[in-house]
Formats: sequence, C-alpha cells, structure tokens
Amino acid sequence: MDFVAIEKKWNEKWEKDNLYKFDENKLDKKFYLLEMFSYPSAASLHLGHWWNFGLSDSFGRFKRLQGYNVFQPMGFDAFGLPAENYALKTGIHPEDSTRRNISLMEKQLKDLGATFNWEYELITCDPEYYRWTQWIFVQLFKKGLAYQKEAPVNFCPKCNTIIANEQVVNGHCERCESEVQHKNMRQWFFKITEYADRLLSGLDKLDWPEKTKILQRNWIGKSVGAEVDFYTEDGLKLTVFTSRADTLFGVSFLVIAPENKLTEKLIKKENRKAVEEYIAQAAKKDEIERTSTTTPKTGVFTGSYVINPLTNEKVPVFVADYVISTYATGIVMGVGAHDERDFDFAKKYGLEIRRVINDKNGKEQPLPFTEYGVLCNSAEFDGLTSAEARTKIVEKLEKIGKGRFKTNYRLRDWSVARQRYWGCPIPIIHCQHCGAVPVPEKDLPVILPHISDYKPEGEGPLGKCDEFMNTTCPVCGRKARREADTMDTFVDSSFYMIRYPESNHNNTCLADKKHANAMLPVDCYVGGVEHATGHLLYSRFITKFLHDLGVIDFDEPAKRLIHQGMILGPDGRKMSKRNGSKTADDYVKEFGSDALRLHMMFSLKYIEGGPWSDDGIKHMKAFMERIERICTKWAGLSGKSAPQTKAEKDLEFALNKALKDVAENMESFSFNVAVARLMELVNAMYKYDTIEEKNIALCKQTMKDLLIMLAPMAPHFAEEMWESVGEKYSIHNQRYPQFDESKLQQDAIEIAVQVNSKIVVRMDIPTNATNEEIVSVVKKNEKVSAVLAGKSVVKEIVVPGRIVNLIVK
RNA sequence: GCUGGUGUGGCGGAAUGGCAGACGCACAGGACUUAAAAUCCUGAGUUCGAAAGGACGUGUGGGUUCGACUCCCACCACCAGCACCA
Repeated sequence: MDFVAIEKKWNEKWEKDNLYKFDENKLDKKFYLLEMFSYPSAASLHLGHWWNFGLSDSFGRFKRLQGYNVFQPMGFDAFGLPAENYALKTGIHPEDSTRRNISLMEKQLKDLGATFNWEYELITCDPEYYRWTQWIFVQLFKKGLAYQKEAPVNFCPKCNTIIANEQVVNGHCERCESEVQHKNMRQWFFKITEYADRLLSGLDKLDWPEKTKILQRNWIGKSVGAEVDFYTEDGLKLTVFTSRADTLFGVSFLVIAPENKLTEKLIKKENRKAVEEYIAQAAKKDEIERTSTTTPKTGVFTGSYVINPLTNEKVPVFVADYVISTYATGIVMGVGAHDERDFDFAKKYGLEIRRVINDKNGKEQPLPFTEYGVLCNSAEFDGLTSAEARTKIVEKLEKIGKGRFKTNYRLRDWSVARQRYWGCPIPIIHCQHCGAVPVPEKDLPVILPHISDYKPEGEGPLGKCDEFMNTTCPVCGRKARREADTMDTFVDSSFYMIRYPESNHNNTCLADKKHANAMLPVDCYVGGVEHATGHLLYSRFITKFLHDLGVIDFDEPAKRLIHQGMILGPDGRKMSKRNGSKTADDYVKEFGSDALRLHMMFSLKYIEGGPWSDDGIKHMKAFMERIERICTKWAGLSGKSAPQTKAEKDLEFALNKALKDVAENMESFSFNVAVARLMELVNAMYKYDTIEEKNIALCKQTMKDLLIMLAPMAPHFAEEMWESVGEKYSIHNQRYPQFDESKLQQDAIEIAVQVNSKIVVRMDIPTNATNEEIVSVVKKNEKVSAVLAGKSVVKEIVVPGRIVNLIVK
C-alpha cells in the first residue's frame, strides 16, 4: 500500500468534509481535550511535536469513537523572547516572523492528520486575544491583585529584562543561560500569594499526577508557625517568624538579613566597620553562593541586644547573609540547642547552647526533633508535647501583645512585567495627578504598535515610541504616559483554555458564562511536567480569580492532567539538531505518518518517554500490511459458515479480550499495551485463518472491530481499509464496540498446580468445575500423586482460573 | 541535605498478592525462492545436563504470606524537583 498517497487523499477529504467538526448542540457529551499549545518556531515539526500532538490526538480519536463530542482546539503561544531575539539577529520584525512561522506550523500540524478544531484557533498576539489578557490585568488591578512595588528582581543582562523566579535555573537565565543579576526595580506583580491556601487545598480534588501535586505543594511551601516580637533596649521591634515557638526558651541569638531595612538601625558605632564590610561582601556573592547548604554560615555581631519576650533574657543580634530577606520577616531566632545550622553558628561565634547531646562518636550534636520543647524550666510548660507547648506559648505571647499565630508561604508574588517589545502591553496609564490608572475597558485592547526600534535597553522599548506612549489620563483628562512594559507570556497562556470555546463566538465578554460552564473545565489536559510550578500554577490562580469575579462557576482549569514523558535523542540526552539524525518529516516520507504514530505509541511508555530509536518503525508498516492481507482475504470470503468449533471460540475470545483491553489501555494512556493487544488479535486472526472452513460472519465482525480499534492509532490506514473492505465512510464516525463478557468465559482454562507453593504441573480444568471437583481432578494427576505419595494434605488453596496449591506435610 | 520517582532478558517493555518476561525489536533455525528481499512457521531468562530433568532468577538484605516484581522495613544505584524557607 502506498501510505503516503492514502494519507494525502484522506487528509484532504477529511478537511473538505470537516469530519471532526465540534458540535455546539451536543454539549452534554462534550469532551474537552487539550494539549498545551506551542510556541511558533521556524524549525519544522520535530519528533517531540509528533509525540505530544500526535499521540494525544489518538486519545481524542478514541474518545470520539466512544461517542464523545470531542473539542480539541489548537493555537499558538505567539508572544515571547525567541521571536524578538531572532528579530534582533536578522532584522525581521517579530510580527512577521511569528506570522510566517504560524502558517508554516499550521500546515504541518494539519499534515499530522489530527482532529484539531481549527475554527477555534487562538493566537496570543492577536489583539482580539490580548484584549482579554489586558482585561484580566485591569480586573486584577481593580481588586488590588496587580500592583507595583520596588522589589529585588532577577534581571538577565543578555535578554535585558526581568525574569520570573520560575525562569531562573541555578542562578542562570533559563533561556540564554547568562548569569542572573539582582536589582531593585519598581515592578508589576500579581498577588498570587493571596490565593496560596486555595491553590494548595484545591489540589486535593484534582485528578492530576501525584508528582505534580507534590511539586506544587512544595513550591507553595506552606509553613504554619508564629511571629514573635523581640525589642532592643532602644525600643526597636524585631519580629521573627518561627515554626517552633516551643524552642523559644532556648533562643541565644537573633539573625537578621543584610538587606533588611532594620539592619542599619541595629549597628552600633564600634561594630560599624566590621558590619559594613560584611554587608559589602555579602552583596558581591551571588545567589548560589549564599543559598547553598554547603556554604559555611558566617555572620557579624551588630552590637545590639534584644529581650526574649518569654524569658526576659538578653540575646545578641547578628547580621548573616544566610537569612533570606524576602521570606517572612527576614529575621530569624537562633536556637543552638535545636537546630543544626544554629548549632554550628553558635559554636563558631561562641554563643550559648543550652543543652547538647553526644552522638555515638561522642561528638556534640543539637537535640533531636523529638526532644523539642523540653528546654523550659517553667512548670507552666513542663510535660507538654512540643505541639502543645507551641500553642500555649503563642497564646501567652498574644496576651502580652508580643506574638501571634502566623502562616507563611514560600510562594512569592508573580513578577509579570517585561522590559521587552514583543509582548502584550500592560493596560495602565501613568498620570502625574491620578497615579497608575487602568485603561477603561471600552478602550481595550491597547494595541501593540508596529515599531522598528525594539532593541531592549533595560527599559521597555515601547518607551521610545511617543505615538504609543503619549495619551491622556482617563480620569482627569490631562496629558499622561502609558506603561512601557509588556507582560510575561505566562499571563497570555494562563487563561487560554477558558478562551478557546469562545474564540469563534462574537461575544463581548471573556467567556459567555453559560457556555463556559458547559464547556469547561478541560476534561483532559496533556503537557509536559516542566510546567508544574509555572504555567499550571498560574492558570489555576487565574481560573480561581475569574471564578471569584463571577465570570465562571468552576475554579480549576483542568480535571485530569497527563504528562507525557520527554522523547530524548538516541544518546539519551535532550533532543537537539545534532543528535536527531532524521526529522519527523523524513520518517513520514519514508514510512508514512501512521507508521510513525504507531511506532511512537508502541515503542515507549507515553508517560515516561525515553530515548528515540527508529528500530522497528519499518515493522509498523509491516504490521499494517499484515492487517491488510488478512482483511483483504477475509473481506472476500463467502459461502456457508462452519459449525461451532474450539478455534472459533478462541477467536471470539481474542476479539473480546482486545476490545476490553484496548479500551482500558487507551483510557490510561498506556498506548504501548493497547497496540500490543491489537497485535495479539491479529496473531489470533492468522491462527484462525489456517482453519479450512471458517465462520464467515465472525471473520467479518472481527475484521471490522479490529479496524475500528486501529482507527485512533493509524487513522489513514484504517480509513483506507474500511473503504476497501466495503464499509461506509467514515470509520471515524463509528462507535467503539462493546465487548461481550460471555465470550471471555472459556470452557476450560489452564491452571498451575502447586504442592507447597511449588509448581508441579499445569493442566486444563473446566471453567465451571467446583473447587472440590478441581482438587479431586488435580490429585488424580500422575505427577501430582507422585509428589503427594506418603504425605497428607493439610490445606487446599484454590484460586479459580489461576492456581491450585496443596499444602502437605 | 530534604522531597518525590524509578530499578524486570541484549533492547523497548507486560503482569487486580496467584504460571515472571505478554507484545515487539535484535538474534538463531526452518519453509518459499536460482538467489536475495518480503512473507509464513519455529526457538530462545541464566545456568548445569547429550537428554529427561534440575538449580538460580524482577537492584541488595530482611519481614509479612500457602504464595511477593507487586505489601512492610532497611540499604544501594540512577533520575527529577527544591536547595540555608527559620
């Protein structure tokens, strides 16, 4: 069969017939399947795209066969740095290269033969799309959840922009790998921390991989504890956060971060020189050096002392760069007796350690976890568990106004401004009289101007375009300037799944509430695990926000989440141009897209991925040809059906087993097993084919069902065969057949016979035999009776259809 | 360091606590062919044995169980995430 030719033929016909059109009138059976959209790149589709889009499409096709009205939209995450960097290199405007890449990619995605609903296509750089990106910004701003503050930011000197914490990898820019600098700049943030608790609790009800939930939980990093106020002699308040208030009795020093605003006020005259030197040195260190667990902890005494509110003891205050200024209060209490870090620090600077224990080598160690809380010499707290002591201590502090219960999160607010051109403009107008004012909704979208000088110079390039920048204040009408920064592309992608169903509706709202509620959340979202603490967290946040606004009734974007594994180069490393000798296109030309798809499904686990190998791709072609031969032969059969035979029952069994298992394995994305089950069925068909007189009705039924099961995996080939065996177009509109439980019951089944759990013999036992009958038959077996000779059976264990185990003495 | 995950033939990988290695690749043998390819059939965990048959086998060591790849404990290796979060 000429696979390439039939693929072309059917792709054209399917497109002409709009075969996979989403039916807006059947929303009760809708199934929203979404594959994370991609960045429009200039390179042609690589194997990874096929792996992601092609295989999740097979899942969608399977759901279609099950009778679902599958909604599988496709679009492009079109703003972002690559287009801009490419533009700086080549002089081609980002808009032009992006548009060109999109049309190239659309064509190739169509060649996949996937069932995408192109009429709902979204492109994030279209004004009609980013109108809503801006609308969301304005709503966040109005609720106080989008705000500006001077903050230390990660600045990439090469990309010339601020980047999010999530985009910093080991202190380096995720994209260009240059070392990230830390600057204080006035920045736009989204207050995602406001939703920290709900982002955490919402995870429980989601059908998401446990791994991803853990990643998000750790990222949010909830820590329940208390704040405790320590005062200096001068009356300066230093508030610390601790999750172990029960160790307050053991505090022997306080440590403050160098960047903390209060630090300066703590430095005494005679300590000034040493402290300033220390701070200057700390400022030079990069993030890795400061936050590595292996870096020895250093600090310097400020000269100030504070009073422990519980014991009234006087303890010294140190500055140390291991304290993170942005977490909690940026001040930590040191308890040498309890914490290994504090223990080392106390040793180093000769500070008090209340109590130590000796480990098995006689070395001094801080107290183990279980002995927390034992240090107080106060009858009031004696005998309590550490948890009880914690509560009681904080309650006492609350009474005297020097402490309170407090929960902190590791999660920081989302830094969303970028000093780059190719992004969604921030819809804010800065007025000297009115401050930062949101652009009125009727004036959205704020169109990104088509400018030629988009070179980044540390400030938004839009700032150089007066036509864009100069405007009037919507509140007072005086002259004002627009915000020059654009938004992080993760803002664009944080709500696209909500926008898709509306994208071809001419509505004037982000989402028609009734329609959105019927279409969403996404039933199955497929994408890489690398987005666990980025996109997947942001989109949950924005969904919750839109829910609170009343735009939608659901508050999670996707019910079920599947991560594909990554497909690696043959050397086991990340796929690159260097190690991928052939492109997807080469394989399609040589073997056809169905063979490529089948090979990908069969040769690796979808959830785990692994190194790409093309060994066996030609056998997928052979597998299809094997199906073609048997189907062509069986389609031509005619005459009388043969009577019931064992062989016929075997074939019926094989068919129904396949129907059952293929469905189960497709549902769980175990594509490799699903294909294996089909191969078993084909093997069974060949076995049955050796019989002279066949049950023709059964042959034809088996053949048809086989092709339907194959349709999601090899859509073009299955359609071609469907036609050639004389069935009506299209196979993709058929229903996945139900399996017949009764056909899975065999008359006799082979069981293993064990004596003392050791297999002695295997024998066929009638399925309907009782346990007693089975045991009696088994005991009569020659080999079994030989082993049993002279011994008495003390116990008989019968697992029907599986095993008989005779325990003897 | 902490938190997860993974560990099964030469390879990709199967296996609701019940016959480990399904299905396939690579390999070997056979049929067809002048021959090759394709196709069809057969074999194959390792090891001892001519064979019948035996022993050992799911990272290592224990445990629970009539029975463990599967459950529990400890350890080892690799991978990923977080990386002084008080």
